[in-house]
Amino acid sequence: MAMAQVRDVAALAGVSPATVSNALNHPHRVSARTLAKVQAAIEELGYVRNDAARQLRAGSNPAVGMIVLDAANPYFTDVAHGAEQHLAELGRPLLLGNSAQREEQELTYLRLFDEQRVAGVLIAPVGDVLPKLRTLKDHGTSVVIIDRKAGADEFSSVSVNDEQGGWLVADHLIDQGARRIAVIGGPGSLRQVRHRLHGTQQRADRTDGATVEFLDTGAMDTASGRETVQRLLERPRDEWPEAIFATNDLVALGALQVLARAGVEVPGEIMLAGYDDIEFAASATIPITSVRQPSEEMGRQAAELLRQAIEDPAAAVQHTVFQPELMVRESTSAH
Amino acid sequence: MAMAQVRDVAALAGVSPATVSNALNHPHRVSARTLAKVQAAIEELGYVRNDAARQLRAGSNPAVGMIVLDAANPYFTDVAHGAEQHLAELGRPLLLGNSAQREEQELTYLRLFDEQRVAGVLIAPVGDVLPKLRTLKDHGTSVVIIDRKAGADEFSSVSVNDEQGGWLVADHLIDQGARRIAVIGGPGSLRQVRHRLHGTQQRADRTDGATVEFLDTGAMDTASGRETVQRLLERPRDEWPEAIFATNDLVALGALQVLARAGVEVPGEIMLAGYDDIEFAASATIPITSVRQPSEEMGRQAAELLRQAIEDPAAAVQHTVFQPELMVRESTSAH
DNA sequence: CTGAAAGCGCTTACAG
DNA sequence: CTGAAAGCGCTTACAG
Repeated sequence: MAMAQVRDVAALAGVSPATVSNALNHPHRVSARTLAKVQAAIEELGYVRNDAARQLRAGSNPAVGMIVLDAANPYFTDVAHGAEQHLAELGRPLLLGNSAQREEQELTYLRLFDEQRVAGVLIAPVGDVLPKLRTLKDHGTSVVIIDRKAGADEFSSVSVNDEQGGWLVADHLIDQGARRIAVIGGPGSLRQVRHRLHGTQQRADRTDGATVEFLDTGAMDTASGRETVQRLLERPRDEWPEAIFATNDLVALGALQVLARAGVEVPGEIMLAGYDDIEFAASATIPITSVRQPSEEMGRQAAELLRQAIEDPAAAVQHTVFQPELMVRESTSAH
Repeated sequence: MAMAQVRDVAALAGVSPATVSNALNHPHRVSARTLAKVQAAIEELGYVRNDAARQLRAGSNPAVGMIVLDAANPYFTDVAHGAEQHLAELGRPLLLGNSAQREEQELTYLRLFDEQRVAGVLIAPVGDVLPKLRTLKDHGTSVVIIDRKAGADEFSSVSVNDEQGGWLVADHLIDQGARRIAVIGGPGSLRQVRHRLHGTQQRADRTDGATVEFLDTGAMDTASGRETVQRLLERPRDEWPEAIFATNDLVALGALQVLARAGVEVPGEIMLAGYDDIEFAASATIPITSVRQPSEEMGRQAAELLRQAIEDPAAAVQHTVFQPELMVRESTSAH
């Protein structure tokens, strides 16, 4: 509890508190002799700066807050990792929050970041957070949106062309002979889900007899995938889809578990595709066809756009759109 | 930038700043009428409290910092999730840091948390952080250690009996007929790795002809697992081990990828076991035998021990030790 | 290059 | 129940 303060350091070093502060924050303003004395005093007392006081006086918090949809999804840990690396280079700590696809959690973190007056926020949104993001901007916090272009006029963004991703999957499935396609994922309100579904539908519309059915899983995790496919298999055999397209790989893995347990042959009886191309999709019991997104690169780019927005809040917003890539594996191609 | 402050709220509500503060922090001290006026003013101005100022004056930060070894490992996301849930119930935000098994990163986060004067820290340590943890404690920050009992006299901890886990795996592998066992994981300095190896060795010592060889992968991820097993397979065929025990599932999944690519039969030619029992181990190409740890429960318990330590810093330290459980799957048991 | 003074935005005793 | 005053620990102009 013997918390040393600047004044203790100053006293021990035989200088003023202002000089200690300068030694800490603007070392070039201080003579080498003084700097050495101050550093020795800091060392001896084990002085650790009080961040709250520094922030209050300096009027800014260098940290960046990030909110992801699911901290347990390797796709998001990769995006976060990319962002963290770039931010570390900029000397900005990253505070990571997990909304777990819950609007309430999302708002809790946004409020926390607002109260902390962080320099910037990176967010993959669940709910309609635009009003809250505008508030943050009003308060001097820059914002970059990950995974969607909504609010396009106001905030820079990094995203992947999800409609094209859906199209690529549908094109492949139809090419493999599937006509009845079930798209599973959710909640349906999630932009990613809507766009991937839309792309699938658009491709299906081009082929006679191709139909798309959407089953809302409610969430994007393995448990939700299991439950949904469980229900699907309770239908009469001739009402099963020929292919299941899960809007992310966790849902696909859950689906695969249920299909395997039920003895359904993949891809023989039902083809299965996922999205995100997480490592575990390629390592699954039956390797899963998926859509690759440059996750780490997306995180880096989001951090870079944020850097630019922080540097010049009046600058024009920018949108980086990455292209998805289909990774074909055993779950859809019987060879 | 029209950042409203308490004084603006006070002016609009026609009360003093002190009353606004009371309305915010001790609503029961304020009349219903006043409370309503203050809340209306807060609403109208979009007032958001300045956390740095609050913390400075209040002298404490309710948040808790957590440092995990690998934010991309589902085991740690589960532990973090358990901790986050319990802390949320206590009204304490969780700040999550990822050391990525790097001592430098670990110290960076510890310094950040120290500067922020967080109420507590949960840490799964990489390096020798005891001196730094003592400093934190001196500064009034409570500490709970996850996954090890080092510093047992000074800090409460939550851990799993890793030696027993290693023993369980070895016992099973030997039972399945394996004698030459390769343990892969790393760095060897990591307590978890040492203990799991030690348990393996102890069991092997009881069986004639059973030998244990340790291969340091340097890190605990899939890439490290791949590289190590790649090198292993370059040995003459008759120098291959009969079983590989990876000290976590990510390493095991990496190992499995290389074995599959090389056409090595698992478990026929080489058995494979992992640790942590992450969901993806059970869903792998060949479902992987693993050791289950109650990850979420560990996180909750760590948060609970922290709560107690924060409440009474002078209380005796406590150690919760969970028991591991072997999950036998196809990767070690032919058919 | 160094220091005395002021003040960041809150909350906490204390008095009324 | 409410308010005037002080002060949390630092950094920022400013003067020397």
